[in-house]
Amino acid sequence: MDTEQIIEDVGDRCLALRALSTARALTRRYDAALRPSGLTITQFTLLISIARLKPVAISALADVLSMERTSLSRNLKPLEAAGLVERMTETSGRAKPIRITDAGRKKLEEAYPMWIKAQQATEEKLTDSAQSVSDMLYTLRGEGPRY
Amino acid sequence: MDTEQIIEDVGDRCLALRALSTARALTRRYDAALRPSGLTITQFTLLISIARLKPVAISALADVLSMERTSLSRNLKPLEAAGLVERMTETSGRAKPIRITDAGRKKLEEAYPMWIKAQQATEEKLTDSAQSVSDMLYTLRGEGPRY
DNA sequence: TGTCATGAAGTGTATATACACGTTGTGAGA
DNA sequence: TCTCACAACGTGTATATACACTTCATGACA
Repeated sequence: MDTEQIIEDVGDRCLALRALSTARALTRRYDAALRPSGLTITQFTLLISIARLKPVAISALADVLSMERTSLSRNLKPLEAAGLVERMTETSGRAKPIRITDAGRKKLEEAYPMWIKAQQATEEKLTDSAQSVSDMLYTLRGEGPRY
Repeated sequence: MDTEQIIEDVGDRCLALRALSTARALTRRYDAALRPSGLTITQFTLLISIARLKPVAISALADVLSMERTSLSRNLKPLEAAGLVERMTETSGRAKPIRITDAGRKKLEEAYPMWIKAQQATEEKLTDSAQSVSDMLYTLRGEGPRY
Protein backbone atom coordinates (compact mmCIF):
# COMPACT_ATOMS: atom_id res chain seq x y z
CA MET A 1 0.00 0.00 0.00
CA ASP A 2 1.16 3.50 -0.82
CA THR A 3 2.30 5.71 2.04
CA GLU A 4 -0.12 8.47 1.15
CA GLN A 5 -3.02 6.03 1.29
CA ILE A 6 -1.88 4.75 4.67
CA ILE A 7 -1.75 8.29 6.01
CA GLU A 8 -5.26 8.97 4.76
CA ASP A 9 -6.69 5.66 5.93
CA VAL A 10 -5.35 5.86 9.47
CA GLY A 11 -6.03 9.57 9.80
CA ASP A 12 -9.64 9.11 8.74
CA ARG A 13 -10.51 5.91 10.56
CA CYS A 14 -8.31 5.33 13.61
CA LEU A 15 -10.58 4.95 16.61
CA ALA A 16 -7.69 5.14 19.04
CA LEU A 17 -6.67 8.53 17.69
CA ARG A 18 -10.20 9.82 18.25
CA ALA A 19 -10.73 8.16 21.61
CA LEU A 20 -7.42 9.45 22.96
CA SER A 21 -8.07 12.96 21.70
CA THR A 22 -11.45 12.86 23.38
CA ALA A 23 -10.00 11.57 26.62
CA ARG A 24 -7.38 14.32 26.68
CA ALA A 25 -9.95 17.04 26.09
CA LEU A 26 -12.32 15.69 28.71
CA THR A 27 -9.53 15.27 31.24
CA ARG A 28 -8.56 18.91 30.85
CA ARG A 29 -12.15 20.10 31.12
CA TYR A 30 -13.05 18.05 34.20
CA ASP A 31 -9.69 18.66 35.84
CA ALA A 32 -10.16 22.40 35.43
CA ALA A 33 -13.65 22.25 36.91
CA LEU A 34 -12.49 20.17 39.87
CA ARG A 35 -9.34 22.20 40.55
CA PRO A 36 -10.71 24.06 43.60
CA SER A 37 -11.28 20.70 45.27
CA GLY A 38 -7.70 19.61 44.79
CA LEU A 39 -8.83 16.46 42.99
CA THR A 40 -8.20 15.38 39.42
CA ILE A 41 -11.02 13.73 37.51
CA THR A 42 -9.15 10.45 37.78
CA GLN A 43 -8.99 10.78 41.55
CA PHE A 44 -12.60 11.89 41.76
CA THR A 45 -13.92 8.93 39.80
CA LEU A 46 -11.63 6.65 41.75
CA LEU A 47 -13.17 7.88 44.99
CA ILE A 48 -16.64 7.40 43.55
CA SER A 49 -15.86 3.89 42.39
CA ILE A 50 -14.34 2.87 45.71
CA ALA A 51 -17.32 4.26 47.59
CA ARG A 52 -19.71 2.50 45.27
CA LEU A 53 -18.06 -0.90 45.34
CA LYS A 54 -17.59 -0.90 49.13
CA PRO A 55 -14.33 -2.36 50.38
CA VAL A 56 -12.90 -3.67 47.14
CA ALA A 57 -9.72 -5.46 46.13
CA ILE A 58 -7.36 -3.54 43.89
CA SER A 59 -7.51 -6.15 41.17
CA ALA A 60 -11.31 -6.09 41.04
CA LEU A 61 -11.42 -2.31 40.95
CA ALA A 62 -8.81 -2.23 38.21
CA ASP A 63 -10.93 -4.55 36.07
CA VAL A 64 -14.02 -2.42 36.51
CA LEU A 65 -12.15 0.70 35.46
CA SER A 66 -10.21 -0.93 32.60
CA MET A 67 -7.11 0.22 34.38
CA GLU A 68 -3.92 -1.74 34.71
CA ARG A 69 -3.63 -3.00 38.28
CA THR A 70 -0.26 -1.39 38.93
CA SER A 71 -1.47 1.93 37.53
CA LEU A 72 -4.38 1.87 39.93
CA SER A 73 -2.04 1.00 42.77
CA ARG A 74 0.00 4.12 42.10
CA ASN A 75 -3.04 6.34 41.58
CA LEU A 76 -4.20 5.43 45.06
CA LYS A 77 -1.04 6.83 46.64
CA PRO A 78 -2.10 10.52 46.64
CA LEU A 79 -5.59 9.59 47.86
CA GLU A 80 -4.16 7.54 50.70
CA ALA A 81 -1.73 10.31 51.60
CA ALA A 82 -4.64 12.76 51.75
CA GLY A 83 -6.56 10.39 53.99
CA LEU A 84 -9.45 10.04 51.56
CA VAL A 85 -9.13 6.25 51.27
CA GLU A 86 -7.51 3.62 53.46
CA ARG A 87 -6.16 0.10 53.05
CA MET A 88 -7.64 -2.67 55.19
CA THR A 89 -4.47 -4.39 56.31
CA GLU A 90 -6.29 -6.37 58.96
CA THR A 91 -7.66 -8.78 56.36
CA SER A 92 -6.26 -12.24 55.78
CA GLY A 93 -3.93 -13.14 52.96
CA ARG A 94 -2.17 -10.78 50.65
CA ALA A 95 -5.38 -8.91 49.87
CA LYS A 96 -5.55 -5.33 51.14
CA PRO A 97 -8.96 -4.02 50.08
CA ILE A 98 -9.54 -0.30 49.76
CA ARG A 99 -12.35 1.68 51.32
CA ILE A 100 -13.32 5.32 51.43
CA THR A 101 -12.93 7.30 54.66
CA ASP A 102 -15.26 9.89 56.16
CA ALA A 103 -12.90 12.57 54.88
CA GLY A 104 -13.23 10.97 51.46
CA ARG A 105 -17.01 11.22 51.61
CA LYS A 106 -16.77 14.85 52.65
CA LYS A 107 -14.47 15.54 49.75
CA LEU A 108 -16.97 13.97 47.36
CA GLU A 109 -19.69 16.27 48.59
CA GLU A 110 -17.38 19.23 48.22
CA ALA A 111 -16.37 18.31 44.66
CA TYR A 112 -19.77 17.21 43.39
CA PRO A 113 -21.02 20.68 42.33
CA MET A 114 -17.80 21.18 40.38
CA TRP A 115 -18.27 17.86 38.62
CA ILE A 116 -21.84 18.84 37.75
CA LYS A 117 -20.59 21.85 35.82
CA ALA A 118 -18.14 19.88 33.70
CA GLN A 119 -20.69 17.12 33.19
CA GLN A 120 -23.39 19.51 32.00
CA ALA A 121 -21.00 21.29 29.67
CA THR A 122 -20.10 17.91 28.17
CA GLU A 123 -23.63 16.59 27.92
CA GLU A 124 -24.71 19.69 26.06
CA LYS A 125 -22.48 18.66 23.19
CA LEU A 126 -24.30 15.36 22.82
CA THR A 127 -27.84 16.35 21.96
CA ASP A 128 -27.91 14.58 18.60
CA SER A 129 -26.43 11.27 19.66
CA ALA A 130 -27.45 9.15 16.67
CA GLN A 131 -24.47 10.27 14.64
CA SER A 132 -21.59 8.10 13.66
CA VAL A 133 -18.99 7.03 16.14
CA SER A 134 -16.25 9.31 14.88
CA ASP A 135 -18.56 12.29 14.80
CA MET A 136 -19.73 11.53 18.30
CA LEU A 137 -16.20 11.36 19.65
CA TYR A 138 -15.38 14.63 17.95
CA THR A 139 -18.47 16.20 19.42
CA LEU A 140 -17.54 14.86 22.81
CA ARG A 141 -14.11 16.29 22.41
CA GLY A 142 -15.45 19.78 21.97
CA GLU A 143 -12.95 22.59 21.34
CA GLY A 144 -10.11 22.54 18.87
CA PRO A 145 -9.93 22.23 15.09
CA ARG A 146 -11.05 19.03 13.48
CA TYR A 147 -8.45 16.66 12.14
CA MET B 1 -27.41 15.99 48.22
CA ASP B 2 -26.86 12.68 49.98
CA THR B 3 -23.51 10.97 49.52
CA GLU B 4 -25.11 7.76 48.29
CA GLN B 5 -26.97 9.68 45.61
CA ILE B 6 -23.79 11.43 44.54
CA ILE B 7 -22.04 8.10 44.21
CA GLU B 8 -24.86 6.73 42.08
CA ASP B 9 -25.23 9.85 39.94
CA VAL B 10 -21.56 10.19 39.07
CA GLY B 11 -21.05 6.46 38.67
CA ASP B 12 -23.95 6.22 36.26
CA ARG B 13 -23.46 9.37 34.22
CA CYS B 14 -19.86 10.57 34.27
CA LEU B 15 -18.70 10.85 30.68
CA ALA B 16 -15.09 11.36 31.71
CA LEU B 17 -15.07 8.08 33.60
CA ARG B 18 -16.33 6.28 30.51
CA ALA B 19 -14.13 8.11 28.02
CA LEU B 20 -11.01 7.53 30.10
CA SER B 21 -11.81 3.85 30.58
CA THR B 22 -12.29 3.54 26.85
CA ALA B 23 -9.05 5.34 26.11
CA ARG B 24 -7.11 3.08 28.47
CA ALA B 25 -8.55 -0.08 26.95
CA LEU B 26 -7.92 1.08 23.38
CA THR B 27 -4.39 2.19 24.22
CA ARG B 28 -3.58 -1.25 25.55
CA ARG B 29 -5.11 -3.00 22.55
CA TYR B 30 -3.42 -0.86 19.90
CA ASP B 31 -0.12 -0.75 21.78
CA ALA B 32 -0.11 -4.55 21.96
CA ALA B 33 -0.81 -4.86 18.25
CA LEU B 34 1.91 -2.35 17.36
CA ARG B 35 4.52 -3.76 19.74
CA PRO B 36 6.59 -5.54 17.05
CA SER B 37 7.08 -2.18 15.35
CA GLY B 38 8.47 -0.57 18.48
CA LEU B 39 5.84 2.18 18.27
CA THR B 40 3.07 3.01 20.69
CA ILE B 41 -0.31 4.01 19.30
CA THR B 42 0.39 7.58 20.40
CA GLN B 43 3.64 7.61 18.46
CA PHE B 44 2.01 5.92 15.46
CA THR B 45 -0.82 8.44 15.22
CA LEU B 46 1.67 11.24 15.80
CA LEU B 47 3.70 10.06 12.83
CA ILE B 48 0.54 9.82 10.73
CA SER B 49 -0.56 13.31 11.71
CA ILE B 50 2.82 14.85 11.01
CA ALA B 51 2.96 13.15 7.63
CA ARG B 52 -0.53 14.30 6.79
CA LEU B 53 -0.12 17.91 7.81
CA LYS B 54 3.25 18.31 6.07
CA PRO B 55 5.79 20.44 7.94
CA VAL B 56 3.67 21.66 10.81
CA ALA B 57 4.27 23.85 13.85
CA ILE B 58 4.05 22.15 17.22
CA SER B 59 1.28 24.45 18.40
CA ALA B 60 -0.88 23.75 15.36
CA LEU B 61 -0.37 20.00 15.64
CA ALA B 62 -1.20 20.11 19.34
CA ASP B 63 -4.50 21.86 18.60
CA VAL B 64 -5.46 19.30 16.00
CA LEU B 65 -4.78 16.44 18.40
CA SER B 66 -6.35 18.11 21.46
CA MET B 67 -3.00 17.65 23.10
CA GLU B 68 -1.32 20.15 25.36
CA ARG B 69 1.55 21.76 23.48
CA THR B 70 4.19 20.79 26.02
CA SER B 71 2.94 17.19 26.10
CA LEU B 72 3.33 16.98 22.36
CA SER B 73 6.79 18.47 22.61
CA ARG B 74 7.86 15.69 24.93
CA ASN B 75 6.15 12.96 22.93
CA LEU B 76 8.23 13.96 19.94
CA LYS B 77 11.49 13.26 21.75
CA PRO B 78 11.54 9.46 21.21
CA LEU B 79 10.47 9.89 17.59
CA GLU B 80 13.24 12.40 16.98
CA ALA B 81 15.77 10.18 18.70
CA ALA B 82 14.72 7.29 16.46
CA GLY B 83 15.13 9.49 13.40
CA LEU B 84 11.49 9.14 12.36
CA VAL B 85 10.80 12.88 12.46
CA GLU B 86 13.04 15.94 12.32
CA ARG B 87 12.86 19.59 13.34
CA MET B 88 13.33 22.26 10.69
CA THR B 89 15.70 24.58 12.53
CA GLU B 90 16.56 26.46 9.37
CA THR B 91 13.26 28.33 9.46
CA SER B 92 12.95 31.91 10.60
CA GLY B 93 11.70 32.96 14.00
CA ARG B 94 11.16 30.81 16.98
CA ALA B 95 9.11 28.29 15.02
CA LYS B 96 10.67 24.88 14.47
CA PRO B 97 8.19 22.91 12.38
CA ILE B 98 8.24 19.13 12.39
CA ARG B 99 8.33 16.84 9.38
CA ILE B 100 8.49 13.11 8.85
CA THR B 101 11.67 11.52 7.51
CA ASP B 102 12.09 8.71 5.00
CA ALA B 103 12.76 6.37 7.90
CA GLY B 104 9.49 7.58 9.40
CA ARG B 105 7.59 6.73 6.25
CA LYS B 106 9.18 3.28 6.15
CA LYS B 107 8.17 2.75 9.77
CA LEU B 108 4.58 3.65 8.91
CA GLU B 109 4.50 1.05 6.16
CA GLU B 110 5.94 -1.52 8.54
CA ALA B 111 3.42 -0.76 11.30
CA TYR B 112 0.34 -0.36 9.13
CA PRO B 113 -0.64 -4.07 9.00
CA MET B 114 -0.40 -4.18 12.79
CA TRP B 115 -2.67 -1.16 13.11
CA ILE B 116 -5.16 -2.81 10.74
CA LYS B 117 -5.54 -5.73 13.13
CA ALA B 118 -6.30 -3.56 16.16
CA GLN B 119 -8.56 -1.32 14.12
CA GLN B 120 -10.60 -4.24 12.77
CA ALA B 121 -10.91 -5.79 16.22
CA THR B 122 -12.21 -2.47 17.50
CA GLU B 123 -14.57 -1.79 14.60
CA GLU B 124 -16.15 -5.18 15.05
CA LYS B 125 -17.46 -4.03 18.41
CA LEU B 126 -19.33 -1.14 16.83
CA THR B 127 -21.79 -2.80 14.47
CA ASP B 128 -24.88 -1.38 16.16
CA SER B 129 -23.79 2.21 16.52
CA ALA B 130 -27.14 3.87 17.16
CA GLN B 131 -26.97 3.04 20.85
CA SER B 132 -26.62 5.59 23.57
CA VAL B 133 -23.34 7.33 24.19
CA SER B 134 -22.49 5.48 27.35
CA ASP B 135 -23.30 2.16 25.76
CA MET B 136 -21.19 3.03 22.79
CA LEU B 137 -18.21 3.94 24.92
CA TYR B 138 -18.58 0.70 26.83
CA THR B 139 -18.78 -1.20 23.59
CA LEU B 140 -15.74 0.63 22.33
CA ARG B 141 -13.96 -0.26 25.50
CA GLY B 142 -14.47 -3.95 24.96
CA GLU B 143 -13.16 -6.33 27.58
CA GLY B 144 -13.65 -6.04 31.33
CA PRO B 145 -16.72 -6.09 33.54
CA ARG B 146 -19.22 -3.29 33.25
CA TYR B 147 -19.30 -0.65 35.91
C1' DT C 1 4.46 -31.82 57.06
C1' DG C 2 6.91 -29.98 53.04
C1' DT C 3 6.54 -28.16 48.51
C1' DC C 4 4.73 -25.55 45.20
C1' DA C 5 1.25 -23.51 42.05
C1' DT C 6 -1.69 -19.63 42.34
C1' DG C 7 -3.33 -15.25 43.15
C1' DA C 8 -2.74 -10.49 45.18
C1' DA C 9 0.10 -6.76 45.51
C1' DG C 10 4.47 -3.84 44.96
C1' DT C 11 8.84 -1.98 42.30
C1' DG C 12 11.75 -0.42 38.31
C1' DT C 13 11.50 1.95 34.24
C1' DA C 14 9.55 4.32 30.34
C1' DT C 15 6.06 6.84 27.95
C1' DA C 16 1.94 10.16 28.31
C1' DT C 17 -0.16 14.21 30.03
C1' DA C 18 -0.74 18.89 31.84
C1' DC C 19 0.14 23.30 34.41
C1' DA C 20 3.15 26.99 35.93
C1' DC C 21 6.85 29.33 34.61
C1' DG C 22 10.85 30.74 31.88
C1' DT C 23 13.17 31.85 27.16
C1' DT C 24 13.50 33.82 22.77
C1' DG C 25 12.63 35.71 18.22
C1' DT C 26 9.49 39.09 15.61
C1' DG C 27 7.28 43.06 14.48
C1' DA C 28 4.45 47.20 15.79
C1' DG C 29 4.58 51.60 17.44
C1' DA C 30 6.67 55.39 20.37
C1' DT D 1 16.20 52.99 16.86
C1' DC D 2 14.15 51.29 21.24
C1' DT D 3 10.91 49.05 23.70
C1' DC D 4 7.67 45.91 24.45
C1' DA D 5 3.65 42.93 23.63
C1' DC D 6 3.05 38.67 21.50
C1' DA D 7 3.72 34.22 19.75
C1' DA D 8 6.37 29.89 19.77
C1' DC D 9 8.89 26.94 22.24
C1' DG D 10 11.28 24.62 26.33
C1' DT D 11 11.82 23.13 31.54
C1' DG D 12 10.44 21.72 36.30
C1' DT D 13 7.34 19.04 38.62
C1' DA D 14 3.46 16.05 39.43
C1' DT D 15 0.01 12.80 38.12
C1' DA D 16 -1.38 8.89 34.87
C1' DT D 17 -0.45 4.70 32.50
C1' DA D 18 1.49 0.16 31.43
C1' DC D 19 4.81 -3.82 31.13
C1' DA D 20 8.27 -6.82 33.13
C1' DC D 21 9.66 -8.54 37.16
C1' DT D 22 9.51 -9.47 42.11
C1' DT D 23 7.47 -10.45 46.73
C1' DC D 24 4.42 -12.71 49.64
C1' DA D 25 0.53 -15.37 51.75
C1' DT D 26 -2.60 -19.23 51.00
C1' DG D 27 -4.10 -23.63 50.21
C1' DA D 28 -3.76 -28.06 47.58
C1' DC D 29 -1.42 -32.20 47.42
C1' DA D 30 2.40 -35.53 47.58
